[in-house]
Amino acid sequence: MPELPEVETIRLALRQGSAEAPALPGQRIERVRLGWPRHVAAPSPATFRKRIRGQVVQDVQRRGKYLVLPLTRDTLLIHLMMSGDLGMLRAGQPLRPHDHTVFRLGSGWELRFNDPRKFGKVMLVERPELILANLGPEPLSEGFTRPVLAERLAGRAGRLKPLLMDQSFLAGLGNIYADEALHRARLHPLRRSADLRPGEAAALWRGIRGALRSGLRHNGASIDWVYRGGDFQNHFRVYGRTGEPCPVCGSPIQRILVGQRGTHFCPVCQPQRPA
DNA sequence: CACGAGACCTGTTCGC
DNA sequence: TGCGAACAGGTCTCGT
Repeated sequence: MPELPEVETIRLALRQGSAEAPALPGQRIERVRLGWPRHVAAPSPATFRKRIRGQVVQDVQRRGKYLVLPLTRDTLLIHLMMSGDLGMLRAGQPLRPHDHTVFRLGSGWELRFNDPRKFGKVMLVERPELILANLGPEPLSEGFTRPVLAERLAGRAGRLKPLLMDQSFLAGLGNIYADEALHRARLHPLRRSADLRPGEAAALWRGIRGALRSGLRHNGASIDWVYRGGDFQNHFRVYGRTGEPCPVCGSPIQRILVGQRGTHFCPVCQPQRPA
């Protein structure tokens, strides 16, 4: 799925609109087509369709990797998971492959949830905070300071990479940005979280924020049909660059499996044992 | 609490 | 060239 920078890029596009498409806030949802009813996590698909009808989109917000759309009465939560994408299209346009969930808007436009792997979720809830309460801090927020990260790290027994991808530890990082953040911090993905020295925790904080900021600056990455966004893929330091030279020291980037996820790092810049 | 495996899905790429 | 295996942005659940 899109990670924080890609979701944020989609959020901004929907909220602001463009020369080709209107902004989403202010649009009234007339009806919903559920081509893949299992997209609906809650309530039941029938109740979802009935209940969302007539509600007006108030805003397009984000929390972690969730898109949060306050409506007239309820809140629509959308998670794009591995392969989801959202786009505004004219209602007359033929459905494209994988256009599973389609929100028909009063203006003659449609918000389409395209999702080849069908892992995505939509949810209509009264109390979004109940769902979002499980998320860790927003890594780019003011409240996420170096001491906050250091304290959270100290309380954990596990390895760095799985922890960075744990959304209850920190909200928004996925496989790409976790690898990029660790390389920036010069930390091996299997280092024990609680073992970091203060300087290393500070480096990780800078690495996380730097990787996300860089992604945002490039409007996210575009890979295959799954990521649609900017050109951050041309600025990856380690992700997907197995065997290619480390941008810092030139050593070949190595790929290992961590928690069944491909993990890319520089064996020289990111040693197992601290220097 | 930490971690691995399996499930959920489809499409592309890789190796023989 | 063809075909099965491996692999892909995420998260949840179960078992150890």
